[in-house]
Amino acid sequence: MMKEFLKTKGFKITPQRELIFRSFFEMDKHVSVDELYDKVREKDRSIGYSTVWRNLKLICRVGLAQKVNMGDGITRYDRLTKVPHGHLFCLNCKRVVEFNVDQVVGILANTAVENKFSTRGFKVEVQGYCQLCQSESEENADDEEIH
Amino acid sequence: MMKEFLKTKGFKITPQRELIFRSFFEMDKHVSVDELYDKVREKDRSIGYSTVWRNLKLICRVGLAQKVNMGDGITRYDRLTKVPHGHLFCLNCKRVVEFNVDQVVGILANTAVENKFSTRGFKVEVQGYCQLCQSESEENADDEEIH
DNA sequence: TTGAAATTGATAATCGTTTTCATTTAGAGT
DNA sequence: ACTCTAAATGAAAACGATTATCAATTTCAA
Repeated sequence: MMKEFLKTKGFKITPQRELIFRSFFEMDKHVSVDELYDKVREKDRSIGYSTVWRNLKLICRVGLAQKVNMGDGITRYDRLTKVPHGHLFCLNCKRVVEFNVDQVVGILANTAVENKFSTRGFKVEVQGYCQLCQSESEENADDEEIH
Repeated sequence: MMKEFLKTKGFKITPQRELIFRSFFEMDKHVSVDELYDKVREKDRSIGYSTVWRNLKLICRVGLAQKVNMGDGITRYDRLTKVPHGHLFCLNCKRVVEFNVDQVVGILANTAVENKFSTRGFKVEVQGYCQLCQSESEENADDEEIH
């Protein structure tokens, strides 16, 4: 269980920490600090921003999530699942849809080996507009980080 | 030619702009504002940071480059080539190696269609350590944005 | 040559992230 | 249960990169 897991790693259990961890796992799979902060504040208005930020960092340190940058300048924290996955990112509504990347990762792993790279992770993203947002697609195209 | 190209788009040619554009295309394929600023200042110490930044933005606007975020908080500008490509990014020395993604893009394009996504771009990155940096690989792993 | 519009450079504002620091708290050892 | 030390907290400030503001200058079409 979560508490024991943290304790064995030498971290202390605090009410704030419990709430933050719990909230994180209740939320959408890709949250920003602000989003989590808001969620947490609904339950406890005394929790500070730094505490949320630090615990998000801790969640990453213990391997339960990882930072992702979709290119809009906001760091999101992606809950770690056993299966790697890619992201379909809607440039308009910022929503994320995950997809399987088994095949792609296979190819990439080979590429890395060919280049004598010691791989630490993959990032596979498709940026575009989801079905609902396909109207505003022409605006601000230059500002977006597309690849 | 570059000048005519800009003029037809309604942009004016200034000495600063010429120098910034020229420098950008002489440099490494993935530069940050700071790197380009330094380079430009070697030739003309009177050019301001904002001018470099604005022209980099212009380079993107006319479709000659695009922003990339490798996860280290620094925006780089990637010269646009006709062929899409992926990035092998060394988490230690920050160097970028490009690789062909024809096969991968094919798969991703299908995935997008399946999800009714109107695709604007792909981002395919492998993060790890290049052959030269494969020692420091254990440190700060948590802080890095890996996927 | 002239005038409107664009560009420039310096500076300040902004935004997200991270650090600092004084205070409080958890929890291991007694 | 009590104590003590290290860790955690919250408020605020520092930070670093990016973007906006503004007065002065420059481009270039008419």
